[in-house]
Amino acid sequence: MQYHAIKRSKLIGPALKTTAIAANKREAEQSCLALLQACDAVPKLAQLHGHVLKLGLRNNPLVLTKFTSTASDLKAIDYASPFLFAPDADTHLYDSFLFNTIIRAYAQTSHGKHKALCFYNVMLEGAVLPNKFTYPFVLKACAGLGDLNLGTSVHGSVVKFGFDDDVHVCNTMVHMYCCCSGGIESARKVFDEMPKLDSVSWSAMIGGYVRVGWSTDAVDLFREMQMVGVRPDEITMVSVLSACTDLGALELGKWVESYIDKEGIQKTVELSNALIDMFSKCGDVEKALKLFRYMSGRTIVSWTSVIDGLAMHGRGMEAMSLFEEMIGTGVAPDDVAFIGLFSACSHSGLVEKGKSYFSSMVENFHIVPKIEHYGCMVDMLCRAGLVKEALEFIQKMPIEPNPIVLRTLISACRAHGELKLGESITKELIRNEPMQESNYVLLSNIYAKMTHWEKKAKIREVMDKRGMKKIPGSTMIELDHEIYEFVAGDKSHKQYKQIYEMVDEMGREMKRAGYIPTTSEVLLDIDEEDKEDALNRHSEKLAIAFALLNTPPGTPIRIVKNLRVCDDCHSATKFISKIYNREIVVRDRNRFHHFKDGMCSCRDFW
DNA sequence: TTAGGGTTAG
Repeated sequence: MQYHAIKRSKLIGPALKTTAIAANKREAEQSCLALLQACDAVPKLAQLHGHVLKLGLRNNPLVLTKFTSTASDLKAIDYASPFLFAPDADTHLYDSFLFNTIIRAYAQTSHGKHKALCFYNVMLEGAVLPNKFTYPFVLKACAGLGDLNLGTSVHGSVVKFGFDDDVHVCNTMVHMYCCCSGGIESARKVFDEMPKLDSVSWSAMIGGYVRVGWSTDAVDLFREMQMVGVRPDEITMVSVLSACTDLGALELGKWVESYIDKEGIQKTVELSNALIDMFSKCGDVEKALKLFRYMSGRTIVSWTSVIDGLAMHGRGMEAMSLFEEMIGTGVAPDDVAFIGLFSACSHSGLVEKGKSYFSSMVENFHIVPKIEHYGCMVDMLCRAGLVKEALEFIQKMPIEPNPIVLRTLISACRAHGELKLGESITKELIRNEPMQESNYVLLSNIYAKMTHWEKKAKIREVMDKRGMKKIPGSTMIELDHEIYEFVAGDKSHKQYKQIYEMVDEMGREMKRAGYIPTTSEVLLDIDEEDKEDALNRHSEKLAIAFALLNTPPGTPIRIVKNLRVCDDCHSATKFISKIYNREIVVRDRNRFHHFKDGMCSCRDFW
């Protein structure tokens, strides 16, 4: 009976004395189990460890199992595993449950995925049979590592041991393949071969498509799910909303919101966060703010999503005041929230504010800046045209700049005429990263601006020789719940003749209004007239022409560009907004541009 | 006595 008292009091010290004088092994074992049940901190576990050894319970399976699960609950598995696998341990006593506990504990940690798999191997070598609970943990570890070969071999074992008909195991397998680079096809194969699919299976596959950026496939699969009559839940809807966010499909997103309401799907905090993120990234930041204001139980993710949304729309001052409000309500900013805040400063030209927040992050919030934070600062300085200061900042950073940071600096060099500097940094970058195509594109762009056509042509040769290609720019537009995608010079659309006539008309009208084509944007060595022609075939202009043809006069036009919008399209869109009296909302890779009456909300910071 | 899918940034 004294053990119940131990459980209640949680006083390990006095209880240990009782245990030490236990009359026999059975009593000692019971006492230890009760103590472990009561243990709620790692130091106490350390104390108990000593007593387990002292009492000769070193190889007692019950005690070991309890010890392991306690360590797992206390996230102290690193402390427990040497004890379990010490040279004098009787590992032949260990059963599946014990191994599952260890594997689960390691699979849950960020650093222990490899160890989880090591223990899985120890399990197999020790002839302990894995059971249906083992594989979800093992597959989770594989998913975390993103190692396709490893995942494929575990898949083999799943089949060998006959767990490939278990829906839990198969769902985790779909998820695992989705997390491995190049595994999406295998995920789909597992998914297609499953005897029965539940909402988790569909969510895993839809989420997987979103993860790899196949958002239209994700939406199609969601439609298929509805057709076969599996009821989606709030988790499914989070993934579907992510797909809308990725596509910039506001109309579809709105439909998803009404579907959630109509079906009575529970609006969890995570689902509300996904809705906020969708609205702010699809251009309706007001709606995002409204949802944010009405939601209960906001988390740091809710705040960050809405701050980020404001940042993308160039509403830096509002983003800052929301950040202050967040701190005021007692939510501590994390490293991600600071990235949103810095991007707000960056996109609104608030350099001094950004610098002071950077100091505050380190001094007041004790967040160690990561490369992403340094990257934001470099971006901020570069956008403001302070290229030299950005260079000095990089030289003073305590960590090595990564290629992303260097590419930011190089783009700024090109934009602000520091061509020699840009050239030398890019050459250095190419030496370190010879197979990264974007480095060659940068150098090629710099040579184009320097009008060094021969050097530029040479770069193209090298790229062709190594089989590298430039990522084609594309622009998406949503019309009547359909998504249309245009690439430069696209002729695949059935209206293409009308679209090109419209583009030509737009060009004539713009010139009349004073537009001068930014021909230095064109990366080909061709004469000026052809350059203008190439600019007019940019995917942004095709999508805008398509919208002008197919939407009523005066209605807003929303387009989504996969890369950063080019200087010429930016300038042209200002003219188009005025000439055709249209509000044009462009989402590019970095941010939103609201064009109205010949002006852009970004005030040319982008 | 143990199991599966989801949200912010880069």
